[in-house]
Amino acid sequence: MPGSVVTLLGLEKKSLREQALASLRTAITSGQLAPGRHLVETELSEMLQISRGTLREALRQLEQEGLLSAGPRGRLSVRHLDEKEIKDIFAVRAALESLAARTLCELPDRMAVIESLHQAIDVMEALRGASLEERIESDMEFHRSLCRLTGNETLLHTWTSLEGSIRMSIMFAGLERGVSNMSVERHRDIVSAIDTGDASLARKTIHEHMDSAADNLVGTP
Amino acid sequence: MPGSVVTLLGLEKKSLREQALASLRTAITSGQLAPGRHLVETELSEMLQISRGTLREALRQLEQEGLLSAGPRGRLSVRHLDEKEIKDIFAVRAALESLAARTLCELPDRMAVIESLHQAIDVMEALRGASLEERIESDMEFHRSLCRLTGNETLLHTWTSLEGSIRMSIMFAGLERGVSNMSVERHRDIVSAIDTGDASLARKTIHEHMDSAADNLVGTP
DNA sequence: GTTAGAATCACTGTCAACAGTCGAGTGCTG
DNA sequence: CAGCACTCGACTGTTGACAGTGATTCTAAC
Repeated sequence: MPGSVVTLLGLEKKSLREQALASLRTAITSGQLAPGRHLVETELSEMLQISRGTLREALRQLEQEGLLSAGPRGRLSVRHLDEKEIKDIFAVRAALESLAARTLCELPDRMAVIESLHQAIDVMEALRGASLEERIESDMEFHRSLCRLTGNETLLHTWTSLEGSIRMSIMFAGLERGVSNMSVERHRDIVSAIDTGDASLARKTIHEHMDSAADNLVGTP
Repeated sequence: MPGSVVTLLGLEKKSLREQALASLRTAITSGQLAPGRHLVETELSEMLQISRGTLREALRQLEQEGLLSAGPRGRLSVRHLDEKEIKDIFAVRAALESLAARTLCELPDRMAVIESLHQAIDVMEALRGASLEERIESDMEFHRSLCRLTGNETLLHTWTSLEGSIRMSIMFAGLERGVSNMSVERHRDIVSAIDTGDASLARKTIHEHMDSAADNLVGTP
């Protein structure tokens, strides 16, 4: 078939551990596994159709990501976030993304970066009428890009290990509140600040965005 | 025996996994397991006298801490840090500790906090003539305290998950260079800045400390 | 000498089973 | 009926073994 576009991008051959990890993470951040719920290894391994050993490796990682908390005798349960913890998470997140913004400001040639960020916002804009999940997804993608584009792997990795907690915060507060943080204009502001190269302005913009996002999540309406 | 002080602090009943984790972490950050070295599960499990399953759980955690890097087919090796990565790590570290300093500045009553921090520096001072390892240990303890005293668990946890990488950076650059970052005066400056409550001054002091520390580690003498 | 193919090796991925331990019942005793 | 020892059940901690798969070595044909 001449002219046909062949896109055989290597079969999804993730290990069972990784699949279980992704599956559990989604189940937790989507609320299917409610906060406080006890997780029984034998139960989960049967649900996922994998052995306990394989499952335990995935659970350890989720524990370190802060999605699970360990009780006495190694019993795990889905972590419950109170308002202070949500604020704390967003404070750390703000610090990380501020660093990202500052780093991007110092790049001599920011053209391509600015372009990428605007594209990410375009996606958000295009999804205005889409489901809450998709809109939140596009928001996370923007902020992840912020970190990724710095080229600082440690920064990206640190942010990613916080991602689960961020999603839990949004879930905990309710998805409606989560999307209310996704004003396209505010995100454009961030990119503009980076575009000017004014690091302290960028920092300020990010902090305002994060503070209001956190307030929005925990505030009483 | 009247008057005798009984200090039975619960027996050290850590799981084998935790023991292996600590043991491996020490071996890596001390350089006994050199960067780039391939880790063979069967080999390690025999050395540590534990089963592979238990070992694997510990390895996953070290991988997530950034001490190990995964090659093709799940083969793990001790991560090798180049100069850029060290700078990146210290940039993230600076962002986290800046947040810590700022948070402490905003506390209405900082007395006890200031006191704790000065005590940590006193320990550093007392260890002036001690071994390099002990001095570095006391330095890390000061910076960890900075994060712990904020009461922000997420901040502390994030910092801690970076701790291994920081230690590797110091080891990579050589312990002598590491201790040259440990001027007592500079640490007192940080505490003083927090004492005044001037958040931006504290932030600036931390950043200067971290930048010079990173430069010191990677710079050519 | 070179190289395709076969046999072997060195690992990791995955699993099922055993052992230990804490808590919930359960029955016995006063 | 209260209290105490005992048993049972439910989990987690830990282990050894099997299976699969690239890499490596060996062999043989050209």
